[in-house]
Amino acid sequence: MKSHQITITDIAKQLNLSKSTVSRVLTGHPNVNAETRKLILDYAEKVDYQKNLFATSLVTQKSNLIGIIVPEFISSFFPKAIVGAQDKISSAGFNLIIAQSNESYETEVSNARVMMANQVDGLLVSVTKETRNFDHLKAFKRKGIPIVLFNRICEDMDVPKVVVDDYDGSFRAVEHLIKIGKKRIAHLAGPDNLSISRRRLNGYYAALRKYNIAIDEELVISYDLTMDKVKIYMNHLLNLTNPPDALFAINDPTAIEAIQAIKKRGLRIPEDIAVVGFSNDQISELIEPALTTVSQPVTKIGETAAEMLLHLIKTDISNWKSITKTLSTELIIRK
Amino acid sequence: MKSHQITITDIAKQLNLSKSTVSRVLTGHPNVNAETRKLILDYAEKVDYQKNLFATSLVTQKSNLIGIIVPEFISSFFPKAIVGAQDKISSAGFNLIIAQSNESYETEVSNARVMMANQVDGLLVSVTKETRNFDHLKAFKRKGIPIVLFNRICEDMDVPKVVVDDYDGSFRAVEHLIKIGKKRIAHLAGPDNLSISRRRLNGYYAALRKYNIAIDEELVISYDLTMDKVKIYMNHLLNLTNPPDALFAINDPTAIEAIQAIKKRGLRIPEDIAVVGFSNDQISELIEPALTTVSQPVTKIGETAAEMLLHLIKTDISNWKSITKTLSTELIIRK
DNA sequence: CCAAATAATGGGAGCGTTCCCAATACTTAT
DNA sequence: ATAAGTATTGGGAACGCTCCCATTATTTGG
Repeated sequence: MKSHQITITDIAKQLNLSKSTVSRVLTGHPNVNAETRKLILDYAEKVDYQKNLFATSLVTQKSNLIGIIVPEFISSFFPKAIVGAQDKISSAGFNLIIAQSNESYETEVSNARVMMANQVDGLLVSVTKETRNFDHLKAFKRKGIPIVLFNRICEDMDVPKVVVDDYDGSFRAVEHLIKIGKKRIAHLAGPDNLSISRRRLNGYYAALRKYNIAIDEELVISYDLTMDKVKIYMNHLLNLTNPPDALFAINDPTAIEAIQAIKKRGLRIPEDIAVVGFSNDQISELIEPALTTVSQPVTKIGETAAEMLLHLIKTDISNWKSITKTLSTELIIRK
Repeated sequence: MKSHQITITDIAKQLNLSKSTVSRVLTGHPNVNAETRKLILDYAEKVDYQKNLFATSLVTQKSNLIGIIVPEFISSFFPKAIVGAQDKISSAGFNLIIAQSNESYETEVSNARVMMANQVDGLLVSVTKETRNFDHLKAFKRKGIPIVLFNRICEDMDVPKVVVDDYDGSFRAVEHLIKIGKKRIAHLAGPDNLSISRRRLNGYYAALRKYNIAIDEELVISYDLTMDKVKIYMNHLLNLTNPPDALFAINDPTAIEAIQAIKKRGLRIPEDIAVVGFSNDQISELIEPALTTVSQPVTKIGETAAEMLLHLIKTDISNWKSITKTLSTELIIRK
């Protein structure tokens, strides 16, 4: 009753050949007679032979697996990026294993351990908002396993990265607010351990400077991206003696929360206070009023990261250059 | 320069023990002296020993991997379900590998092949809207690999399944519309190869029957869930000589598309035409007007499916009962 | 027609584990 | 003190595959 999987040895025995020969044709080795090849291929097909990947990996020391670790699945960003990556990865003949760290540093470390244990041939990662220590990622580089960071990156890790031009996107978003006549532009920023928050913040400053608007630190609040805090900060901003007439939010979810808070106070958007987000989540065009935002080529980010990784896997790793690929953003003007 | 991974043999040699003993402690076998155990454990820790899972899998014939195949990542449903499943699965000491079929039958089949090749110990799947043939899934059952279907299921496959009570949710949604005084309730249904569409459709019929409202087949349209078609159907419905005064949509994205179409024609919601969705996507409370919908315990679905699967993996598989677990829904009344 | 090259196949070690069985050391009851 | 455990450790086959090396069969040039 034992449903013993068909092995290479079974085939060899059956066809009166050696397992070397069978292995050769099954791995596409050239030195084998055309007839023999066909014979083996046909038979393998007939008995629905499935190669045992563990055995293969054990000897080749390659898993044919690529790992990806993302902080969350809830917003549309990472799922979309994954779709992009998945696409490139599958067509290169690799399999993708996905893990989500749930914005927890602990979980991220444990995910990394799993990836290591599964001996992924390469790793794609976007870190959590808590991550300040990168040893668990550096370990991959140390072991010669290619790794590329995307979106949420660690700037001083010497590995390839792909990001969008946060600085520029942010600059243009704020510039837009200025051009429609806003003078006191607040910024709900992300935690400053995330490079992404820093870059967006800098874009914000730069735009203000360019148009000679005094920077008022009172209007800049960085927070930990826990959505339920937005309301508090927003109320704080609106209670200022000199409240803002515009808000640039680090991302769309933040902007949307802010909009709810603003509406609740009976203020009009954009007349009383204009709001601009960042990321062009699907939701941003559906809410009322439709949100002006900076759109990022999300799928493309995933694709690019995957391409870079695949390239690294194929190439000699010894001379990694820590290239950073920056994709550009687009300002989508709505209300 | 060779960064040879530390093996069990290395440890054995180093400590002057046999690899059997080392293996024993590393797999938590009892029969080993406490001192020796500590010695080995400490040393393993010190040299950062990582067990080679391929070798283990090769001999034990278990991968410690659980696979999950979902049709898409874009809506929030599957990501949330995955989070639930992931949770249970990791804490049971398994790893999860995720694949998305992109609503393509072909891809689903190929995903299944990958899962098979990776010898997952169990499989969770929600099929695409195209899937009508289930041989690729039945193959798992045949090989004795536990499989549980969730959400998008195949009713006549003899495996455990977890679904929500679509019939009841749908019944209550339509009942709500009737109670607020609507008489001509349209239904944008899903393709009828999906059991989920059929169940929701039946709930719709049942509610109408209970309140003695004549069923008008003209008001029921099933479509393939391609969002851009919603507008067309919606316009068609509104152009009827006797147009509907309410719409029950198969899911929230459909409802939201419909709302856009309705708004574009200058009709008021819910006065002219009321709309109810299904799934309580985050977006449904943010749009204007907030959408009344049927909420499903999404994370719970993932958790339940995972629990059932884990149970199957532990248990003797020979006497599978094809239990179907039905979780209940809740009507969320908004506008 | 034979040596030498080429083509096709076979043999077998090794990848890192697990786990059964045997060997050894140490107790305990008679 | 001796037989008969019990606790602990070691030996080694097996998992299914890849790949180097050796062997055999076939062809080619001189």
